[in-house]
Amino acid sequence: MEPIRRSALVDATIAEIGVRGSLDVTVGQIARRAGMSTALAHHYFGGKDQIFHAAMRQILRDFGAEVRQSLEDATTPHDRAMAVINASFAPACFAPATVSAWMTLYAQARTHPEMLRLLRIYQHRLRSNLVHALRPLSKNPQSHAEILAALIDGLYLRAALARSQSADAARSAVRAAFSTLLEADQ
Amino acid sequence: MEPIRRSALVDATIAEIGVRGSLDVTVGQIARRAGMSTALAHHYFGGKDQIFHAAMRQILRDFGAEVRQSLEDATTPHDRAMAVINASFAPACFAPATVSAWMTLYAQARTHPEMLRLLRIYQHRLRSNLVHALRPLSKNPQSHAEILAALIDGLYLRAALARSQSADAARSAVRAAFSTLLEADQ
DNA sequence: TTTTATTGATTGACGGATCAATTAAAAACC
DNA sequence: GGTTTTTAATTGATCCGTCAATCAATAAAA
Repeated sequence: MEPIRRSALVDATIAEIGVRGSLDVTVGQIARRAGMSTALAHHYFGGKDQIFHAAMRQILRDFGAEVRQSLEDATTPHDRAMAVINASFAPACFAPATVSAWMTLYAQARTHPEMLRLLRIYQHRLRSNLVHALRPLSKNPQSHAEILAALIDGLYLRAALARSQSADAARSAVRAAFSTLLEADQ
Repeated sequence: MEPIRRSALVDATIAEIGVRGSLDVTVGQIARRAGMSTALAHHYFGGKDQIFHAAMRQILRDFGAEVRQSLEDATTPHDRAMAVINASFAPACFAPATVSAWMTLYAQARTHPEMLRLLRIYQHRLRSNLVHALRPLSKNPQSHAEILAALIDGLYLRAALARSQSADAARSAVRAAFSTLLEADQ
């Protein structure tokens, strides 16, 4: 029972975050959506913080899976870089719950060490994926990866929140910057 | 009395956000720091939301002033671009209160229309400053400004939160990208 | 005397957490 | 196989703390 309930609670948490648009979600709402009582939610998770933490980890895990899948059929270094970029702007990344979770991750990183840890894991993974792809292409893959990673995050912010750019526009902007950086490198 | 108290409350709000690291700040804490009762805070602002809104506007106003001042002694287009970049990574932008406020602005933009409005104003201003500086330098200032703006936001995120980069490193990364973009343009 | 400034005390709502009690399943025993 | 005992699953009700907001009352100024 325990794994079933935990997984249901995590799903319900993500869904509820998406609907409400923030972490202003009560344990009651989560439990109701998962079809159980608040007491049971506490029973299996111990507390609200732990539920949220599990939900965040789930979201990062999903994103990791997206990247891995996207990398699977990439053969050339160039393809690998593109795969990472594409995964970062995949539709799943723009689901309301994902965007809200992402933003609150940033907001909570300042106060919640575990959240900061999760954020660091994401950033490290993104950079190392990019470095790996860029190594055969660039003279200083480290700094180019750093720039591309920041560009991805910055464009995602704009695309996800302000709608001044769509996901597609953001994607092609990163691609363009990517080409420019590499050409200037030669 | 009213303007004095309002300003004191706004200052106290920003300070308290900095100390707590988030918007999880009570009216009581703010009022105490400002040296008055909660009742008075409500009396002059009406409600908590309005206090926060005023604090956010103050932070954006301060940032605007920073940019303007930095632009003042910039004569060439190149200097203007640098001024905008430098202002975005000025020490004031890394004050704990500023970082926290900025992150919560992103987080709240999804649910609070006024916050989204403030964010749009910031983004629009940053882009238009950059476009203005880039027009004489670049063949397509619009898209270059878009990229630089996103790069600034992305590097700021990393420098402010993850400490994987310092402000100086972020600044020089933007500068380097700026040069690269322009060179490739020719 | 009217208006402004100010507060202590209170209200009312909300929400996280806990607990005792209930049901159901499983295990152990004879 | 049936009976008892133990363990797990589940919840309604409740407690406790917090906090935004209100209000009536007081002091001060105009």
